[in-house]
Amino acid sequence: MKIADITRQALLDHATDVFAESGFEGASVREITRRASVNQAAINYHFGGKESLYRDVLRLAVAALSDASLLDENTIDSVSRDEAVRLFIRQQVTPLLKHGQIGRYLRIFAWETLAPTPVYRDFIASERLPIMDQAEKIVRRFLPAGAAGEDITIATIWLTQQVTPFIRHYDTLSKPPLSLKIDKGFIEQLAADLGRMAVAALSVRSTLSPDITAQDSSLLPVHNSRNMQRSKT
Amino acid sequence: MKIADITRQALLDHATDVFAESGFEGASVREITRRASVNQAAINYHFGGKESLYRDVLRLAVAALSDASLLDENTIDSVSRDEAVRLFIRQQVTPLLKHGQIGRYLRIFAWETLAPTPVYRDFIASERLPIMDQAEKIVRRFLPAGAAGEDITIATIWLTQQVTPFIRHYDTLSKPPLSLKIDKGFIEQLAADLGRMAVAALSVRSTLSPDITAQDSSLLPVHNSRNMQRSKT
DNA sequence: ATAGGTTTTAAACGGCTCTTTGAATTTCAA
DNA sequence: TTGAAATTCAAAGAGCCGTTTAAAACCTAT
Repeated sequence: MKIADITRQALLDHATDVFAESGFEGASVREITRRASVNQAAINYHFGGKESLYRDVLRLAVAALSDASLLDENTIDSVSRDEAVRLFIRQQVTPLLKHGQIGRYLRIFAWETLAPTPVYRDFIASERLPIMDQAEKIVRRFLPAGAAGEDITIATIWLTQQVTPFIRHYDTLSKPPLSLKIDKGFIEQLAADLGRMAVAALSVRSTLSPDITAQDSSLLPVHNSRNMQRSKT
Repeated sequence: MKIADITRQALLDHATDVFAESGFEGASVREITRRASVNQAAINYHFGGKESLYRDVLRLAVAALSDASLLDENTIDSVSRDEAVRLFIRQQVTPLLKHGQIGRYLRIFAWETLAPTPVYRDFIASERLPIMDQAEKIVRRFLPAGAAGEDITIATIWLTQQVTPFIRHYDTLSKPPLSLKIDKGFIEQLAADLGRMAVAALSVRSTLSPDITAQDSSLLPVHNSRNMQRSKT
C-alpha cells in the first residue's frame, strides 16, 4: 500500500469520527488532520477540500450500511412482515456494539436529519438510501392496500426513526447516572423490545389488526381514515 | 416597557430562532443581533455573553413547555393510561402548527440530544425536565410493577422520542417532493396515529396486554424478561 | 546515481467567530 | 433643564476557520 494511501485512509477514518461527533459544520479540518497525524493541507491535497472529504465519507457510509444489512430484496419479502420489522430493527441496533464501525455512520445521518448539509442534499438526490426503501417496503405490508401516500410516508419515517433515539442517547445510557453496560445482552434485549413494540405499533395501522386493548373503547379499528378526517381548508 | 427591555426581548426571540435552526455552536451572535436589528455588542451587554443568552433561552423553553403541557400532576393519574399516552403525544405534536412558538424549543432540545452543550448539561443537572418525569410516570403504568430500572429508562426514552422525528423531518414533509400541508387536519391525524401506535407499542410491554397478532406465534407475552436474558458477562 | 513526479510540510491569507473597549447617544430623575 | 446613569454604537482585539502557496522531502523508475 502506497504511503499516500495510508494518509488518505487515516484521513477518512478520523474524519468519520469527527463528523460523527460534531457534524459537518462542527468538524474542523485541523482536528481531523491532527488526529490523523498528518499535515493540515493534506485534506485539500488528497480530497480537494472539506466538502469532498465529507462526500467520500457519506459514500462509505451508505456502502457500509448496505453491506451490514440483514435485509435484501429477496429476504424482505420471503419472511413474515413481523420478522421483517424485527430484522430491520436489529440491523440498526447492532451497530451500537461495534463502536468503531457503523455506529459512527448512523450518527452522521442523525446530524443530517436535524440540519441537512448541501453536500447531503446532493448526495441523496443522486443515490437513494436503501434503508428508506426497505422501511417503505415493510410499512406497505402493514398498511391497507389503498393507503394514502402521506400515511405511508409518515409510517416510513416513523419506522426509520425507531432506533436512532438510542444512537443519539448512547451517552445518556452509558454514562452516569444510568451507567448501563452496552453489551451483547443489552443489545439483544433492546432489539427484542423495540422489534416487539414496532410490530405492535404497525399492526394497529393494519385493517387486519385486532383491537389492541379492552380498556379503551375509543380505540376503534381504523380504515385508512386519514383522508376522511382532513379539515376542509 | 423600557427600551432596554425591548432589545432584550428582541434578542431572546431571534436567538430562539437561530438556536433552533443551527444549534448553539452553529448560531452566531452576528446573525442573532442582525435579525434583532440591534448592535453586535448588545448580547454581551444585556446577557453577558452568548452562553448566558442561551441559558436564558433554555429557561424560557422549559417554562413554555410546562405551560403548554396538557398533563399535570393530577390529570396524569386521573385518566386511563391509554389516554395519558395520547395526551402526551398530542401535546408534542401540536407545536408543529404554531411555528413561531413551541416548535422552536423542541428543535433546540433535539440539538441537545445529539450533542449536549456544557450549558445544557449544567441546566438539566439543576432543574429536571418535566417532560421526562411525565414520560416516566406514564411508562410505569404500562410496565410490570417489578420492572427493572433499565427497562423503564429505555421505554421512557422511547416515548419521549416518538414525536421528535417529525419535528426534525418537518422540512422533509412540507417541502417537495412530498409537499404535505401541515394544517390542523394533518396534525390531528398525526397525533391520532402516533398516539394509537404508542399505546399499542407500550401495551405489549405490559403483562396485561393481550396477544397482539395472530399471525406470529413467536410473540409471546413478556414477563419483564430483561434480566433473564442478559448475557453473563 | 540521478532526474522527475509524488507527497509532505510550514507558513500565510482572507474571512469568520465571540468579546472588549471607549466614546456617543439616549433615558430618566432631580 | 441639568446631570448622572443606562444604553447603544462603531471599531478593534484575539482566535479559529478552510484554503492556498511554494519550498522541502520522499519515491520510483530510468
